[in-house]
Order: sequence, then C-alpha cells, then structure tokens
Amino acid sequence: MLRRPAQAASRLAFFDAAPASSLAALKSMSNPSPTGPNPTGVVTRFAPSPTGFLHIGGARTALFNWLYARHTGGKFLIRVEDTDRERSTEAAVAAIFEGLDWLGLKSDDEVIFQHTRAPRHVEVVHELLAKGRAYRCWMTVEELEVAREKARAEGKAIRSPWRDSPEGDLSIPHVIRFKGPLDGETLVNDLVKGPVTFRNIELDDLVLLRADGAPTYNLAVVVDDHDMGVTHVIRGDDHLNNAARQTLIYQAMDWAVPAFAHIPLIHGPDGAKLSKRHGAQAVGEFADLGYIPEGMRNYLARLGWGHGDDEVFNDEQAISWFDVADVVKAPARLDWAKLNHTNAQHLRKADDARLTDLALAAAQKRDEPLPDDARERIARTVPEVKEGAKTILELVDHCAFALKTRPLTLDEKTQKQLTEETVERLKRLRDQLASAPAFDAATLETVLKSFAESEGVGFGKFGPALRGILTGGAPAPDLNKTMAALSREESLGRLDDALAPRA
RNA sequence: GGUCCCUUCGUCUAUCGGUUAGGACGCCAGAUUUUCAAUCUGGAGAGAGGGGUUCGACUCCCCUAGGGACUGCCA
Repeated sequence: MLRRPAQAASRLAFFDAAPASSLAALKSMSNPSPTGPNPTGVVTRFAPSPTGFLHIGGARTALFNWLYARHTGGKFLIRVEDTDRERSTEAAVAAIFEGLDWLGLKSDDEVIFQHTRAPRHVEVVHELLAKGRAYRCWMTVEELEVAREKARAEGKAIRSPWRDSPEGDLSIPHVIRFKGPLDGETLVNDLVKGPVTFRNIELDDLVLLRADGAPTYNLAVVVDDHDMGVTHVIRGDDHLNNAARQTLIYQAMDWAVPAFAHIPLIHGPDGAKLSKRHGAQAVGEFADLGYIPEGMRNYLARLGWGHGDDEVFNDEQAISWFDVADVVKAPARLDWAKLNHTNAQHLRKADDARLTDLALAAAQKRDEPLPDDARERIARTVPEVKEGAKTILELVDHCAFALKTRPLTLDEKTQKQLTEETVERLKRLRDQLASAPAFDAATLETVLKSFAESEGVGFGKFGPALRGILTGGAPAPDLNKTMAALSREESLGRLDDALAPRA
C-alpha cells in the first residue's frame, strides 16, 4: 500500500527548482534528514496556497501532518500550491514560511512549488487522454452557466456534451476534463471521518487543464502527491468532497490511493468560521500577541485532539501520543482563555535568557523609552515574574516596575502612608538591607521577616509603603522578589529618594 | 436545491454497551496576602430532540432540528 519515496525521487528531479528569489527561504525551511531512511514509509505533506498569511487553521493542519510524520518516523514535506498564478504572491509565500518557521515546522525535503511542475501535470493529462479517461471540452462560459443551472435544478452533476462526441477544432481554446464513471460509487476511507461513499453519478467531470493550458488544483494535487510519494493526505475537511474526485483520478492512472484524513476546521469562539472579527487569524499575529511557539503547538494540538487527561505536554510527548485516527470529527472553537493558560504553562518552563530576549524585543516595540541597561533589568526581573505571565506581552508588563528610572514619582496612596513613624521604620529597614549578606529573593525574605519581628509589627505596617516606594505603584511580585529584581543598588536608591527629608 | 460531514458541561476534551459521565480552561466561593497576579482547597456545570435495537445506551440504527463543507477554467 505504501509507496517507497525513492520511487518518486527520479520524477521530481526532472523539474526545475523554485524561483531564485525564493531559494533562500527554501534553504531555511527544509531540513533534509541526513540519512533519509524512512522505515515506515509514511510521507505527509502540508500544501498551503500562497494567497495570504498562514491561517491558524492551516498551522494546525501543518502541525498534525508534522506530528504524524514524526510519530511514525516518516517524512513531512511542504508543497506550495501556486497553480493559480493570478492569486499567488511572493509576499504570501514569505508570510507562510515565516509562520511555519516560527512554529518550528520544517520540511524534511526541498519545498516543492507546484507551478514549476506544470509540464508534468500536462503530461499526466495527456496520459489520461490517451487512456480515454479524459476529453476535450469546448463548452463556452454561457453554455456552462446554463448547464450548471439545469444540473442544479435536477440535482445532478454537470455533464459536458463533448464527453461523448467527436473532438472539435483543436485550434479553438478548450479545456480538458476528466471522464468520470457514470455508475458505481467511490469509497473514501477517511482516517478521521470513517468510510464515506459517493455515488459516481454525483461527481462531475472536473476540469484538468484550463483553456490556457494551466493545470487545475484537483489534478495537480493528485499528480504531486503521487510523485512525492505522499502516503497520508492530512488536510482540512473542506476537501472531503474533493477526495472522491481525486480518488477517481488515482484509479484512472492506476496509482495507489493515499490514506486520507480530513480534519475539521477551527472556528471562532462563537462557532462561526474564524475571521477577522475574532481577533487574530494569522500565526504571525499570535506571535505578536506574545505567545510562544511551544505554547502554541501544545494548544493547537489539543484543539481537536486529546490524549486522556493530558493537557500540558512537550513536543516529545505529543509526537509519541499523536495519531490522526484520534483526531476529533467536529470543528473546535478557538478559546483565548485556554490558549493563555497553556501558553503560561510553557512560558514558566522556558529558559530565562530566551525570555529576556523576547521581552526586551517586545519592550522595544512599545513607545515608552527604555533605560540603557534595560536588558540587565529585564534579565534580573524575568525569573521573579515569569510565573505570573501568560504571554510575553504580560511578561513585559510585569517588568515595568523595574524599568522605571529614578527618581520615581510616588502615587498619592504611597505618599499618604509615609508618616513620620513609617519613614523612621523604613530607614531602619534600609540599614538592614544595606548590610544584608546577599540580595537574592530567599535572603531578602529572611531579612524582611526578621525585621518585621524585631519591629514587633506585621507586614501591613510597612509593606504597602515599601512597595509604593520601590515600584511607584506598578504591579510587582512579592517584596523580596521585587527587591532582588531591582538589585541592591537600585532598591536602596529608590528608598533613599523617598526617605530623604523633603525640601 | 443536491451530495457529504458534524452534534458530551459556556469552551477544549475522556468515555469506545454496564462509570456517582472523568479531566482541563473559564466561572463562583474560600485559603494565602505587602499591590496585581500566581498558587492551594471546594463548588456549580453536559450526552440537541424523538423513535427504535438491547436485560442495559452518551456509546449501535432511523428520523427531526441545528451547524458546516462542496456543488468554479479557486485552492
């Protein structure tokens, strides 16, 4: 049932490579396995059409393909479906690869650009013609419209009168259609939906080659999937109907039909098809909102697929557990709250240095000016605040208190708390802090506790004032952590600013 | 209109003929408390409706309703 990838290799070699302008992108996007063995023979592919950004639903489709390939020890390939030259743009190609790259999904072989394979597609069409499984059709647009209306009224598939008549004038532009069987039925044994049968009479004779000689999608996918040795076609369930038509083409060519897995689309929180009004759609937007790739992968994997009670897991676990057959049949809704939670779980596990880089980059995008030592400040603060942040953007918010420069302006609430008694007490605390053996959160916790004890008061007597002085009212973690994040010098400085006798 | 797909707490899911229908997010309450979070404990919350099959149905079958896809010389 499974075709060896080697069988496909020779075919592909005969086509020219992608446009030079895209070569750089290709290099970075492909990650050919050095050895190349593929014991299970599984080959999956993600085949986006470059007419826009990488949609979150497409990203999940890519992820499922990738997970399944990894799970089976097979290959994951990427093919750009750009047969529609009018609508395909290079900007879109770049955007899609940027999204995939961010998500960490790379092709195991060179990326295929479908339009470069047009000669091969034409070749196959001529084979079908020779086999009597395709025919030339000179129907005009007007004729088609009439036929379509009639077919719709009768509840039948559209048929061309040229199907059974002698060929017309070859010099007049015409399309080439597939000659589908009129009886029997076609079974699509879908891995997700189960067996689905279509009566062949319902399936129309789809156009294989346009009047301008360009191949159409339904033909190109079949030829490319076959030539690339794709064994598992995992794609959106908007293609379920196409699967039957495509199966017919495989059969006409005597090619093995790949396994199909049609996964449901992702809907917006209200259950409607995901669109602009639901907030983000493009994976790039999720990146800008401060989600991190591993959090996104985890959330996306859990959307429409589950493994018992496991909610938060890493790639290794996802790979070992994932199976397309377990994908849920119904469409899932995007849930921002759960995305946030999942992302937060991964954020807290992420490396501090990496988070510092991400937070700094996000902070630089904001309008507020940053101190020269912003990186150092963020680096000190990240470990103390990352557990409370759901996104990188929130992480930056939580670093804000540390990015303020002296002297801080104290809010009214804090100023009111600075009674003579409190000021004197904080001065005593200042001395304790100055002589603390170390300035990490753990040490400071001890210092604060013993100070409160020696003063014979609770934290309530000086905590709020201290906090106000240290943060200027910005949200911050526990006082000991806040001071550790600020450093001894900055903490004492902020205290001195506030405790100095007023002029 | 026709063909096809889908339907368990608000949301994501578990269950694969016998469970007090489990978990997670969110929500509510409490704990903690030096702000905002985070954290911990507890709670409310579901098998679209109707028929079958069966000793027994969320699970199998049929119908209805609702949602969706396709029906292009788009992909």
